[in-house]
Amino acid sequence: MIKLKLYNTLARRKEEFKPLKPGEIGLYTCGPTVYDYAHIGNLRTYIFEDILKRVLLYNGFRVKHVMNITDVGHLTGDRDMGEDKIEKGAAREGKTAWGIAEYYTQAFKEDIARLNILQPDIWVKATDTISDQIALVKALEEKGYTYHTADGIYFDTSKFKNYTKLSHQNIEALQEGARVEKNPEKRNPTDFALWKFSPQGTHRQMEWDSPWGIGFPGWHIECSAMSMKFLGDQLDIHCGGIDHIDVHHTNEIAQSEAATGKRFFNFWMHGAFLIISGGKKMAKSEENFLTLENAFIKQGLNPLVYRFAAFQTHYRKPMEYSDESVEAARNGLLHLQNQVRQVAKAKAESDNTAHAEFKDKFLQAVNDDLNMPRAMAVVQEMLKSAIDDSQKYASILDFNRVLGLNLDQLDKEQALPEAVQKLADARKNAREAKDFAASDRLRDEIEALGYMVQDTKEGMKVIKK
RNA sequence: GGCGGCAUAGCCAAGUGGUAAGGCAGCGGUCUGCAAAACCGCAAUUCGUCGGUUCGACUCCGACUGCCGCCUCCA
Repeated sequence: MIKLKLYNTLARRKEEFKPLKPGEIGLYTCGPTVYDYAHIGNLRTYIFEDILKRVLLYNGFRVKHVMNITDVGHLTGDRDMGEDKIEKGAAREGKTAWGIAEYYTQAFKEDIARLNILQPDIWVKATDTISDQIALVKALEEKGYTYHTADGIYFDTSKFKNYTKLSHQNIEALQEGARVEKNPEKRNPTDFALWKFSPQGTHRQMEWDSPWGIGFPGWHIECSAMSMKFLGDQLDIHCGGIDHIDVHHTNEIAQSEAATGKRFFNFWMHGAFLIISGGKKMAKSEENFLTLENAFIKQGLNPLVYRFAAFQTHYRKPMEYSDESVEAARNGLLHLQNQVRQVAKAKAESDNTAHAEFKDKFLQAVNDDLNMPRAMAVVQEMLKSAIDDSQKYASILDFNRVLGLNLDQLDKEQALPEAVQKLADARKNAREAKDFAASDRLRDEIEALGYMVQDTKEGMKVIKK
């Protein structure tokens, strides 16, 4: 039995993963704030989480996966500073806040489907759990962890011991207001809002009544409320982007453990950023904002090229993104698909199971903190080994449960469009008549339509690029 | 200022004490009417710099340099 080891940010090292309840796992992944399209940097994190989930399943665990949709905006600063991104998005696009959230929620779901990311078992919208969030704040208030300011209810982080157990930061040295105006009413620089009052004189599209007045929830409270509501005490793994360690997840832990007196999640896992060549992270506020739609779909590129590209870098390392890396992934995926087509011919001969030795190596790679670069090396080693094609095919189908590259669907070649089929037939005739000038011209025409001609021993094949 | 991360061939990138995986690009070959696809083979005496520990270091320790992230919202 090969142990599953995952890097736990709490311990800052790889630890053997063991579920709280035998056989079943509670997995919570921080979802998007739906005020704009997800960019491919965001999507890298969801690919990492998908691999995590698939590896858990591959190891035979049952997984209960919850993902939140943050559909309520939060001010970007304390007090009344900053802007609410959802309300801002609404103003920008002439829609309601609710309309913006709905639109970008659908866009997000479409993106992850294109990347072959498994859907969570439960989607939760922040706005559907406001009462749970209020109840949680009340519990904290009763235990004396909160205080009022002019703009909201705050969590007093000095009352929670081990506040920095996830971030490992030195609180005294933090510089509040290094980049933003200070809130003089806060008792400690790290204190954060649990509930915010709607600013005086302004009307928000999204606001709710509460025991403290009309307003809206603080940013961190939703994830605590939702994860506990749907996972109960089965809080195994919580993941998100690396940027969430210091603030968002640290605050989630503080408020959750303060409220319940129990340990919140056992494992915290964080994915590193995508950086564009030149070294900058991709951000919605920067010009380098690329979406799956404009970087792949509109370029006629299979979105799985991006999924494949993500496998080249370990999830805890920054991933370089450039035209070259996309080209390399495009060629790499095409090559892999062709390799699989070669061995898929042997499929009918038997229905083998995965080759034990290579399955072992593959499992060892993915179970070592999701080492996909190594897993992909095993895939190549296996395909180039001396084992039977039928066993290679059986193995690749097995590995594809983790890879999610649709390698099981390659033999179901889709029917060609009529125009392409006609050209293909004409080329076949031309070749039989040894009219190679015509045959070459027809090949170019087929290629121009986005198809690839392969002359194999079994005859001519036409495949969509 | 504090905390954290990263530096491996042309590019991307594993490895983290025992003598450098894999991918892309490139080169040579097989196949092919020619290509493409596929397959076979070749490619870093070397892992940012300088020291140290060790029989042995890309891997451990120290210093330095460069790049990046977080401390506002952020994957």
